[in-house]
Amino acid sequence: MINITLKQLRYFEALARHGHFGKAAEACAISQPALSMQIKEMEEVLGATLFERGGRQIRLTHFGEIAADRARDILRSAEELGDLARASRDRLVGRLRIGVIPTIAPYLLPSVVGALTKSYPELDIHVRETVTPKLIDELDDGRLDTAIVALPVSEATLAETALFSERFVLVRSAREANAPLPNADSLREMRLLLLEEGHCFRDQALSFCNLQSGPPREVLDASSLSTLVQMVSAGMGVTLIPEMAVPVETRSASVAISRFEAPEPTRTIGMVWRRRSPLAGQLAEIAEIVRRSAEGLTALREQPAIS
Amino acid sequence: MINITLKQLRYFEALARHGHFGKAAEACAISQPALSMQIKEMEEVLGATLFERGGRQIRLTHFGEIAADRARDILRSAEELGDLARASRDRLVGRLRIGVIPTIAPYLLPSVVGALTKSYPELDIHVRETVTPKLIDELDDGRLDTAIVALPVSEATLAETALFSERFVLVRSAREANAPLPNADSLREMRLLLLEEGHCFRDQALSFCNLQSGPPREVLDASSLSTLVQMVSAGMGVTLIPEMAVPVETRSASVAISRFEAPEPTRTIGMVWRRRSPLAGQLAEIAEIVRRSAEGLTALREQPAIS
DNA sequence: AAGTTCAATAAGTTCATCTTATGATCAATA
DNA sequence: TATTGATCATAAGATGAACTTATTGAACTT
Repeated sequence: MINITLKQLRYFEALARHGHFGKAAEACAISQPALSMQIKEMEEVLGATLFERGGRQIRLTHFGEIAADRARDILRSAEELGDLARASRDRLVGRLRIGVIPTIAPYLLPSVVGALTKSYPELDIHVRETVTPKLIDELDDGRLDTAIVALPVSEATLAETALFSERFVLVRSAREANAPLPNADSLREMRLLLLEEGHCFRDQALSFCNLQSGPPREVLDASSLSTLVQMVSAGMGVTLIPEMAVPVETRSASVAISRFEAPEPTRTIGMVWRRRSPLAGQLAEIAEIVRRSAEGLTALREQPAIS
Repeated sequence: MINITLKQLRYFEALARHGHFGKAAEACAISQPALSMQIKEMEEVLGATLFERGGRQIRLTHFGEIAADRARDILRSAEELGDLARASRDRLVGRLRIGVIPTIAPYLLPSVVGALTKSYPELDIHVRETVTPKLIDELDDGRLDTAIVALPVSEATLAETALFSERFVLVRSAREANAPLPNADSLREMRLLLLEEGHCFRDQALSFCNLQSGPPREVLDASSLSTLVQMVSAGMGVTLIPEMAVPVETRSASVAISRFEAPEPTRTIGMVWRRRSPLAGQLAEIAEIVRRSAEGLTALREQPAIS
């Protein structure tokens, strides 16, 4: 291992440029002997002469010229490391890997990504959409910087902040639009369509039903809210969806949306990240941006409740 | 100016690789606190976090990954600087800029360049052919590494070593081949063709004539020995050429070559270089190679002297 | 031959870096 | 829940590298 120092390279570069020990030393803000010694040291370590010392002037040897080029390369590269650091601390920059659960992603992301790129133009946003357990794993491994999931997560290593809470609404086929609103009990008697295993929304919907009484009579699993709504539209049953999904999912389906009577089922969506993440401070900022983006979306859902 | 050190980069790289302070410290042959401190110092200087310190494991931040890449770049580049140095000191390598006077170059260079590339395959030989004063200037400026000229040069800054000495021979037109050999005196009466001003060979030839008596009656200048011989062949006069030029220059000309009687005119050809040149040692080796190449050429000229 | 310029050397001081020892934090386990 | 083990941070003292000023030495100039 060669044991030259960046300091030596700096001195060397200065000497190569000035061709004069005194001037180079002055440029480096050190004394002439200090520079002489470091150059000598460098020549000894390299085992090669860098300068040809003539009485009046010094000149780079051929190897010295090669070395000077290389030294400039190295010094520039080191400077750039400093630049990179500065860029990454002044404002959020580089990559932000954000995980979102599937029952939020399609409705929240468009406005969130827009708001983020507006606030942090140099941010390279990577999105991962999958179920909560995987998101938490990836967060723990450092494969994600943050995740938007339903709270609570209750991992000691993770910080969490609430973003908003959203209601669940009932989706029935259009011809049942005027039928009486079922309560949790009567939902059990209907054909309830739910997301497949793994989705937290499935558990949340089920827990609402089970809150009052046993499990529903029959359950059919789908892999997305979109599919669920299409199934409902085809008369295969009823389902629950988060209110935020309503505008998108009911646009092309003939279904009726109904809010439940109090106590309405809701869930809290929040953002989580590793407590120790150096991005922690900036993630709190980002949470605020997400919160404001979501406000726009939740304002949208003020449709009259079917009571 | 960013004040990180290569040492810090080495420690950082080790830590990035091992993901463990203790192991990285061991790999660097230092104590764990020493490594901790240097990493901390580096983070402070850069103003950015490099590692996310979890209780059980540490992980590079995003910036840390970028920095690690950059650090590896820099370290590799520094290692290569050492390699370059090693390569350049083990054997002569790279560029050798060699100057040769015009009355030697065409006859000596073919065998010398061949011998040099055989001995130093990685040597990149640059040849400069011009008159002695220019060669000496360029040598002094560092634009040449060495020069082959007629001795003595007598520059205090330059080292010189004799390579060989060569006779001057008389060139007459073929039909004068059997005429009596002129002595220096009678040369003055003939039309003597010489090289133009500036060539040392001109001065050497003149000094031979003047040695015994005044300047020659008439002088015509040519710019190369080849031209001189062609002029002689055309019956325009006589000339002197160095013996080494005979095989090449008389091949296609109908001229007669005659050696002078003792004391024969000769000159000593030698090699010169800056005393302080770091190549000094290797230039002495090169001189030896040139010497041996020239031996082949001087053996060639053992033609019977016309007495 | 004397003076000037410039780099190398010498001697002493300062400051950075290392070491050992200890403390703090977190995770795993009884 | 307290304990233990692992891991990194901190503290304090020791070492050594790098710097300073002063001086010498060599080469070029006048």
